[in-house]
Formats: sequence, structure tokens, C-alpha cells
Amino acid sequence: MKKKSTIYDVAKIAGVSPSTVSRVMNSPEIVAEDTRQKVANAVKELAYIPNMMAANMPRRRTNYIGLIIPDITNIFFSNLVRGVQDVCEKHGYSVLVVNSDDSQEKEGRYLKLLYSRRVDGVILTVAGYREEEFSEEELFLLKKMNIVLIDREINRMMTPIVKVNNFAGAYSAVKYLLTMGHKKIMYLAGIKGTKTNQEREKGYLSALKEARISWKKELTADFRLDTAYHKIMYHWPQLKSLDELPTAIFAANDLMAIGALKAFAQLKVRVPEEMSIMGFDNIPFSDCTYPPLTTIAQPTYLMGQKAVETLIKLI
Amino acid sequence: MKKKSTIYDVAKIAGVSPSTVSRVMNSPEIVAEDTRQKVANAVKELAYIPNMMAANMPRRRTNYIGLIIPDITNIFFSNLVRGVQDVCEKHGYSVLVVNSDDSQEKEGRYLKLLYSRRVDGVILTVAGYREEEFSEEELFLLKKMNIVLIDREINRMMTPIVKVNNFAGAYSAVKYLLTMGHKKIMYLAGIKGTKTNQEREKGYLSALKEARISWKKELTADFRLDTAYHKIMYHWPQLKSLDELPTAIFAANDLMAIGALKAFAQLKVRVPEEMSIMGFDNIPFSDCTYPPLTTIAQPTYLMGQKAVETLIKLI
DNA sequence: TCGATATCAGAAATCGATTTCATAAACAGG
DNA sequence: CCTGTTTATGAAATCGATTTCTGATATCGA
Repeated sequence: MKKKSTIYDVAKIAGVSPSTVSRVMNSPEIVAEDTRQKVANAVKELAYIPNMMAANMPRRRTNYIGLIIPDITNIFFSNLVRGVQDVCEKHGYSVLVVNSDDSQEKEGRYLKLLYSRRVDGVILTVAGYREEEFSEEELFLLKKMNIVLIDREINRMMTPIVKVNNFAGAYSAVKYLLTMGHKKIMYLAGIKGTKTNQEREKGYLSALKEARISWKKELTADFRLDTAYHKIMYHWPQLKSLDELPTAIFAANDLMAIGALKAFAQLKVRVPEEMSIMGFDNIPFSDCTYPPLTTIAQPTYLMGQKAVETLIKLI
Repeated sequence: MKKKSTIYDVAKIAGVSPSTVSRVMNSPEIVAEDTRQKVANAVKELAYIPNMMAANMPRRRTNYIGLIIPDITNIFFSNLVRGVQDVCEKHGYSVLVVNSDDSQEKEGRYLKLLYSRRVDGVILTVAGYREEEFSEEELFLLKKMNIVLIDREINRMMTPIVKVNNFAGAYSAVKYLLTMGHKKIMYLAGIKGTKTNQEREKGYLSALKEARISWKKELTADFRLDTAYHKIMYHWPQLKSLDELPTAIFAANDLMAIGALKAFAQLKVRVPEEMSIMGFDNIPFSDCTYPPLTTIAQPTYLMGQKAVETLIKLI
């Protein structure tokens, strides 16, 4: 790693003071034409690129924003990340992404990291598994930083939040299954503690209630493909022996719906002939399964964008 | 955003000098027990968390590493990103991820951004579409920074690189199709300019040659699902009318293989009865398609890890 | 022509840490 | 008891920019 040139090197070569170089870099119009030219030449000669970290120090900001999500390999979130990155870049921010794996402990650790890095703001999808809403320390950090929640709400937090109407989405999904004639619709739940899951569950129950259907059943996974797959593989024989099989499944997200699809392929349950599956999110792969998944769209990319715009207003 | 406490605030409360506070934070063993205690109390009282940016300035580093990939929403790369993040975190680095969208121009812009942010190193998947190997400016930046290439090689660059043996993988994939009795195997190519594609193509051709099979055909996409899908939808009728349909397809990556799967579902070509498809990468969804995709595994997560370890040795 | 105002550029303080250097106090050995 | 070493801390320089303050010219109106 070779030595990097500084504003002083440029100043010396151009025969001006560092302040002048700084001016040329930031507001060229306030410096006289010939001085500007001299500086420009020196900059070119050294291929000088300012050290953004140093520049940001007296400005007391970093032009970084932090993004805490459960897991970037989850395609739902990687889409959201891209939305965040694209808007951030447009506004001169860079994104520091970290994965909480739905653990509150990691969430706390990363919040602290982001604080110590003095990011200008953070976008947070709260971890699914948690002992308490927020710990003392988290609360302290949260209050010191600009925060926008995304996707998952948490009670009693007066932070801006970007999310979709989970209740309405779930409600209309189940309603659709009902109009298709299904009477036994099972709910494949996500992480129980999340507001997201609770709302979707409410939508599910609400649609059933409205149709005066009392048959209901739930299997709980954690929003992940493999977990859903294993849960179904494990519980199906039992449900079958009890003669309690549904004719349709409403999954709280697409990933779990695909897990179900995979399980049914192995269980030789024909989809959609014997079993209908409805998902939530409309992730990019949902139309590549066979049969294509019916699903409720959730504009993750847009949500990412929106979150950043909200955050930037806060900053 | 409330005011944040600094090392001076702590020093004042503890009744010591900032240098002492700094010592307590970084090497507590060299300061006397009671002083250490006073400082610890002050730190707790203010809930002081050091400003990492300021701390890193005199150390002349940032503890950031940059990661340039084509697109984070591509599951192949999001897996790799996760590998990079996990190892980086263990070593106290944070990751700044940017998407080149396979454009050389963006690659250059981001390289410059990373340089201006003075990241300690860069992991780079070179953009697929490029006019020249590296532009003047890129070369200059590359030389000034610690670089590790990942996945895609570029000729005449003496940088460390982490990648799989594409030739061998493709060769054995095609060989497998041959032993299944296929005589007409089409290659679904990725971006032509990439070394990755070239090597896989060589593996394909090599296996055919060895089996003394002269029938060969190629369709080119850009490693993306939709492009592969559209290419096949567009070219199939034509190939059919010329009676030049293959019985198997070897796709340069899984995403394109899945695109093909999707197209064939629509074209009513039964897989695998009428058409066999073989992919490359073994992305997490490849076993959720119907039928499950046969594919050559590529350990993306491990590659990410490996790249970081290599980079850290450089730093 | 003279004082008032605008332009332009440099000097110096600042951001919040680290780290080198210097020094006072404590301790040891002969 | 005096010198030499160790230990513990503070003072000050440093990292690489920005920005405020200040002063020297240049420009202008009367």
C-alpha cells in the first residue's frame, strides 16, 4: 500500500495554502480562476483523492448509514438492501449492512458498533426473537441515533416505520382461497413474537371468521425455508392419521411456502390438485417453482428506498 | 440526535487527562488500579462509547473493507457477502458493499469511492462487461489499495484471487450428461467476456471433444434468470423448426438453469423426460424447483471467507 | 483622491481520538 | 542516603481535512 497524497502535498505543489485547496475541492466558484487552475493541475499531477474520513471529522458526520437486517442471504432482505443502497448512493451515503440472525443479543451488539462508528442513521428490522421489547442499553443507543424501523414494528416505539399492511394482505389472500372453495385452510406461521406474523395471523383469522369457518390449524416455523420444510415433513403423517389435513395452506411468507412446496413434492402430495399454497412477499423465485406460487406482493425494493428517504429527512 | 460524549468529557469527570482515558480503553493493564477504576466509573456514568472514526485517524486506517459485486440480489453473491461479513466481523472489520451491475464504469466509480473512504482493502468481483481489462484510473487505484479478486479472474493481474476450478466443474457436469446417454448438449453461456464463462465453456467443449461428439450449440445470456428465460422462449421455435433441438442443456449457472426450467414449463417441454438441465453453483433454491436441479456445487460462503482471510494477510 | 466595500487567500483553531515524549514519584540496590 | 531504574501520568504533537477569522489587495462611488 503506497503512500497517499494529502491536501498538504497538493497545497505545496500548487504553491497555495491547504485551505485554498479545500475550497477548490468543495466550492470552486469562490476561488479565483488562475489559482483554481494551479490547484487543479496539482490535483491531477498527484491524482489526489481527498480522504473522506478526515473531511468528515470536523463536519461531525460520516455519510454512512447502518442497516440491520436478519439475514442478507434471505432474498426478501437482499432486495430491500439493494433499495437502500441505491437511494443512499444517490445522496452520497454508504451503507454498512449487518445481520442480526433474528437474535436480540446480536442486534444490540451491532447497534453499539454502528454507534461507535457514528453512522448518521440506522435502518432497523428488529430481530424476531426477543426477551423484551428493547433492553436498557438498546434504548439508550436508539435514543442517541436517528432510527427508522422497517418491515417489523415494535410496540410503543415512537420511531418512523416503513412496512406494508400485513393484515390486509393476509386477509385478502385467505379470502381468495375461500372463494376458491377451500374450507380447511392452515396457517403456516412465522416467528410468533414478530408483529409481522401477528398481523398476518389476524388477517387469516379475520377472513375465516367473516366466512363463519371454524376449522383452523397452525404450524409454526421461523420464516425460513428449511424450517418450514422440516416442520411439514414431521407433522404431516400425524395430521393425516388424525384426518385433519387442510386443503390449502396460507404461508406467512414465500420462503416457507416454497419449503412447503418442497415437502409436498417429497410427500407425493400434488400441488395444486390436492393442496393449494398461497405465499406472501412475491420474492423473485416464486414464479419459478412448479407450479408458480400464488402470492401477495410486497415491494421490498421500494420499502428500502422509502426507509432511506425517511431517514435522510431525519438527519 | 443528542450530543455525544467525548474522551474529554470522560477525562474531566474522572479527573485525569484524555491520554489516561485512552489508555484505559485500549490497554488497561498499564494504568494503576485506582485510576482505572475512576475512569471506568466516568465511562459508565456517561455511557461513553469511543468514536471509532476519530480513533482510527491517527492509526491511519478505517477497519472497513470494501466489497464490489455485480448485484447483491443475486443469491449467488448474497451468500458470498455473508461469508465476507462473518469473517470480517470476527476480525473487527466492517464491510462496505456496492453493486457494479456488471458495468465497468460503475466498478471504476465505486473503486474511487472506496479509495476516498480509505478502506483497508477491497474484495472485487470484476464486472462482466468491459471495454478493456482495467482503465488507467482503475489500475492506478488498484495499485494503491490492497485487493483480492473473487470468482472472476482477469488476465495479467498479479492480485491474489479466490475462485473455483470452473473448467473441471463444467467438464464433469458435461461428462455426467454424456454418461446419461445425451448426444446433443447445448451450452447456455454466461457473459462472454468473463473468464468464468470462458473456462466453463472450455470444460464443456473439452468433454464433448473427448467423447468425439461434434454436435454443439450455444445460447448466450448474462448469468441472469430472466435473460435466459427470454432467450429460450425466443429461440426455441426456431431451433425446433430447424430440427436442431438438444436433449440436454448445460447452463453456466443455476440462475440461468432455472430460467430455462421456467421457459420449458411454459413451452410444455417436459423436464427431465424430454430435456435434461444441468446447472452450476448449487444456489439454495436449486433443490426447490421441480424437478430439483442437478448442479455443480460452488461454495460461495466459503469463498467469501477465504477472500477475507487472504485480504487480511495482505493488510 | 480617499475611504468604504468586495474579493481572495492564508493562519490558526477544530473535530476526537492516539501516541510519543517528558517528568514526577516510587522503588531498588549498593 | 544517594543514584539509577521503573511506574504512572500529563502535555503536546499528530492524523487530514474544514472553517472561521483576519488581513491584504482590488474595486468603486463621491
